[in-house]
Amino acid sequence: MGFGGGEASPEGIFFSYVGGEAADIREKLGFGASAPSVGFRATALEGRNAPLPSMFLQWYNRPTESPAARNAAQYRVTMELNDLQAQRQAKLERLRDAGLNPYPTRSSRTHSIAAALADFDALATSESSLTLAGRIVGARRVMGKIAFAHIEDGSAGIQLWISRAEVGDEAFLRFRDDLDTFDIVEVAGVLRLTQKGERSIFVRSITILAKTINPPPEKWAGLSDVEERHRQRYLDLIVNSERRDIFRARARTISTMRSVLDARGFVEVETPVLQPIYGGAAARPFTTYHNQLGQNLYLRIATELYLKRLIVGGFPGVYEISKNFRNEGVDRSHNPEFTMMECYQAFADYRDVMDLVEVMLREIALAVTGGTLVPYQGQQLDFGRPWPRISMAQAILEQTGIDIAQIHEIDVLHAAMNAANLKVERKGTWAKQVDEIFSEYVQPLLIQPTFIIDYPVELSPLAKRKPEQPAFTERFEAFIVGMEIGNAFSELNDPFDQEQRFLDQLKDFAAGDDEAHQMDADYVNALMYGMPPTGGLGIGIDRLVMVLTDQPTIREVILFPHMRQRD
RNA sequence: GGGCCGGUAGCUCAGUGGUAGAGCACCUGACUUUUAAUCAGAGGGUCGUGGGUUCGACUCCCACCCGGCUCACCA
Repeated sequence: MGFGGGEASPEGIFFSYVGGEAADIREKLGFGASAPSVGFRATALEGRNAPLPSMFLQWYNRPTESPAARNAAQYRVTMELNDLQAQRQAKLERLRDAGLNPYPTRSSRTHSIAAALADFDALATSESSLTLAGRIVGARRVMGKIAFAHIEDGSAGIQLWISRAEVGDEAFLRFRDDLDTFDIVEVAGVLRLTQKGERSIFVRSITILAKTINPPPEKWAGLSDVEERHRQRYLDLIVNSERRDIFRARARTISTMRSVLDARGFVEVETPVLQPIYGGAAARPFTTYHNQLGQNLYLRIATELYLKRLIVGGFPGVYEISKNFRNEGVDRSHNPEFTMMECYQAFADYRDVMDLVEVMLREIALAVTGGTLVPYQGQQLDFGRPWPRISMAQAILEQTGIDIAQIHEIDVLHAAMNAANLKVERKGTWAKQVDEIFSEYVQPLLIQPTFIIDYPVELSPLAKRKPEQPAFTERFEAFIVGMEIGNAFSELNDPFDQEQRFLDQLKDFAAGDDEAHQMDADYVNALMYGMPPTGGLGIGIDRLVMVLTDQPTIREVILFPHMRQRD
């Protein structure tokens, strides 16, 4: 088995199937030159971005002399299926030889496995014929005249009970010799309990629906390599079927969030992913380019400024569940693209938003886990009670003895830090130093759902000042297990203050802070038309799902997390 | 980017300078109630890549590639 011939060129990969050479390859593999044609026919796979079979990639990526030599040379295909794949390929050809289509166009199943099991007793008693379909999972246990296996269809699994006397020699031997674990089959039969009492389908006939070429991972250890699990998520989902529950929980998290917001009159909207000016967060963006417009565009880092324009426009409340993109590090709680829900409510402030968060997360916890006590990595999180609301200054005072509400000079702060023997990196400005102390001494301790409120104004260029304490803002962040899950504030609606904040950010940017906020003149213009007092909120969906599904890393709750590209 | 750990059969992993190993998977045979079926047998490897030391390298040295964890920045 293999590809007939191929050529790699600077423009891409061109590949075609050549029958004569394939016959040679078949012979080399012991199939005989007269064996039927091969199963993979790659025709004109063009461009490096085209989806390519993995064995082709292995072939293409094998070590060569140099890129120039690779481009210049005409390669004969030497990549072969590995033994296990070749064996399955041979079985596929045997099925074809027997006149069976290994990839028929349709299934004629009558029940999902879950439906059959739900009605098992009645269907078994009546000996009703039914047809089930699914993937063969786990070991096939084939004895001389009887065989057992399990199939799984996404709704549930059931045991196949195959008697040689019942299905006949030909079908029994075909099951034994030509079908494999992971093949997708359809079985007709009746429901029946085995002697061991397991609910099974006593098979009358069996039909292949899809022949599998790739073998399953090892039976016990399974697919345990973390990288392979993420790269081949499809395989992870097959083998570790409980993993599907994580993504069902993710879907339920989002749908519950929607229903909470919808019920409160928020309107779901969509705003641009491609933005000429990025904003709404402190982060480095991804940059792209529009050819016709001749314009740089940025992938959004947040939806905030567009959503608030819509509050100016008269919506009483809006929300968007968006993919955001931040060109920054990748770790246990960061993926370059991530999902955030942002919502804005007119005539509300950050206290109202805290109430909303408590209600929303309680409902989500109930919907996803069935309760408000949620286990996470050996700890128990309580979503059933009001969250503590602690000011940042108070939290820092409690953990370090330093009162940032009384210290506004960076030098004095540094002196206090030395006196208190704080082991944190020294920062150049008071606000960044406060943030650093908080991150180091407070944040890791915030295990239970907690609101930290009233952030320094320099760290919050879009939040309204506290009237009685103008150096701080009406802002809160929601923390769970030491992770920031949410960020919210009473939105700044004074256009002149907003303009000045942007100007201050520009100074930071000029001073080398490449995460500083951009000037968005149109946003200031919108505020000049008047925005009502507004409470806004952002919630990191991925992190929330991590917490609710007890997962240690963000990659476990993202179906296709970003992975470094393999050369 | 820094630090630590790793890359050996399809999978999970042993192997401290002297012929490349195990379990599982797969293949062949036996077997009419299995649940990781069992029993017997066979096949399967450029030991991540390149260079060096050596009579001899999976093993020691150097460089590189790839991955994981971790630190720093960010949600």
